[in-house]
Amino acid sequence: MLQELTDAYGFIFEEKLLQEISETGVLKSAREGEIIMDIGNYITSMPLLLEGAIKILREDKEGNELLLYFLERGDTCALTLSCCLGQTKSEIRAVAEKDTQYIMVPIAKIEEWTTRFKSWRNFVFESYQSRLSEMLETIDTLAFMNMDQRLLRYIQDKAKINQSQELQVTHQQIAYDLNTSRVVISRLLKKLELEGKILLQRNHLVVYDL
Amino acid sequence: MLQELTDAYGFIFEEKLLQEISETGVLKSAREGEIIMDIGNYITSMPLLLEGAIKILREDKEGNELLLYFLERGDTCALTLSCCLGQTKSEIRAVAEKDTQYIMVPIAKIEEWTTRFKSWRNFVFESYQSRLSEMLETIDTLAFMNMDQRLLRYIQDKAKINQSQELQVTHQQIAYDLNTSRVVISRLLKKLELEGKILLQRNHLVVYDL
DNA sequence: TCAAGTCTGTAACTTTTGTTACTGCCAGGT
DNA sequence: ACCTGGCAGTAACAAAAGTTACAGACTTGA
Repeated sequence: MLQELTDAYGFIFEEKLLQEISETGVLKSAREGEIIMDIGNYITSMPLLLEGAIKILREDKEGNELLLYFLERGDTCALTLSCCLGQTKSEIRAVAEKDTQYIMVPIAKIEEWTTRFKSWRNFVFESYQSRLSEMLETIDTLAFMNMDQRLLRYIQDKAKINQSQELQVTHQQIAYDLNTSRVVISRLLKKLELEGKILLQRNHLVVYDL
Repeated sequence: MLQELTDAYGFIFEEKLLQEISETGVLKSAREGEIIMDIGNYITSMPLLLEGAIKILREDKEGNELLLYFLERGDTCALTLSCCLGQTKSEIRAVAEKDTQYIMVPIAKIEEWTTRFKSWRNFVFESYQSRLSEMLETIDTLAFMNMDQRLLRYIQDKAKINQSQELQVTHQQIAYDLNTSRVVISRLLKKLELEGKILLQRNHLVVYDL
């Protein structure tokens, strides 16, 4: 575990901290599509992403979903962190976007390391910062952009996260992530295809140029 | 200054910290409507709210605005804090909702106190936490609610912040805060009035029951 | 008291988004 | 080869939100 940990976090954490993380953390893995953490769960540890990607979703009482943002290697979820320190239930759902490896660090250590390691303190602050700014971006897209622009952004983000111009996804799945209906997504995707920006296939979508 | 500071923060900060804040912080005040911090400003200190209320706005390139949330006595702005620690420009605009008093604390102290005072560390974490959860709520309203529900929430929030059932506000101002048009707001407000929930007057709005 | 500016109400229309319904297509299992 | 279920395309319509235009009311100040 120490090796993978060093690969992903070696350039920000000192030796001693990496050591302690690998001693107290629990290595976990999740298959693509697996729910790593769900709304209402009590949270007693925070994740450090080693490999793969996780998508963070919000849900309302009627069961409508909305994709908030993706996490990648080297990220942690500030919302989870926040829940952790506040000892409250999870406000979000985390689903593995690809097969994923991560370390769960128990809550007790988080506070302790905050006082002992400057690099950890910085990491925590930077996590809050990047998550806040991702939330701001999410708000921007919701408040200022139409569905066609939101869809474009979604496709770009997803291609980036999966490091591929070919996305394995159904229209219905996109509709869930953007909290709209399948018909709307089909309509807009078809428009994008006519504009020569993408190619549509069953369960599959190729990004040409955006 | 120490007196006002103790009134607002005495129950969370220890004596020594209150002392240091009052020594290094700068007491400021802003009139209702005054811009306290604007998008693109460099931030070198963070605010601690003593009295009044501040509204935090987001703006896109076309100049469209959106109200993110309000700050009250005892609050600080985690977005500012985040900018501060990251040494970046402000992503948001802060406008005095009422006449407001606050203390600006220089960036250098923020990190220092984080290591020296547990109460400060908790305060910073709790600020991040409450701001994250307010951002989540903002996202919820944008993603899951129609304009009529958003308007209702806005009126409720504003009544709460101003501790009054009578709001001094024009339809146009509401439209700016919710990033929609004046006509839409007039339409929906009229509907609320017909439902007996509010009373409309020029520059003025009375909340009966929501 | 009159003029100018601001605010609200409303109508008529457009655009965007959401809904319902139906079609054909494809893949996997029997 | 056939059946079944999931997926995508499309039409037709409904609802929500945005736009344009205009009228009347109030407010302020000359």
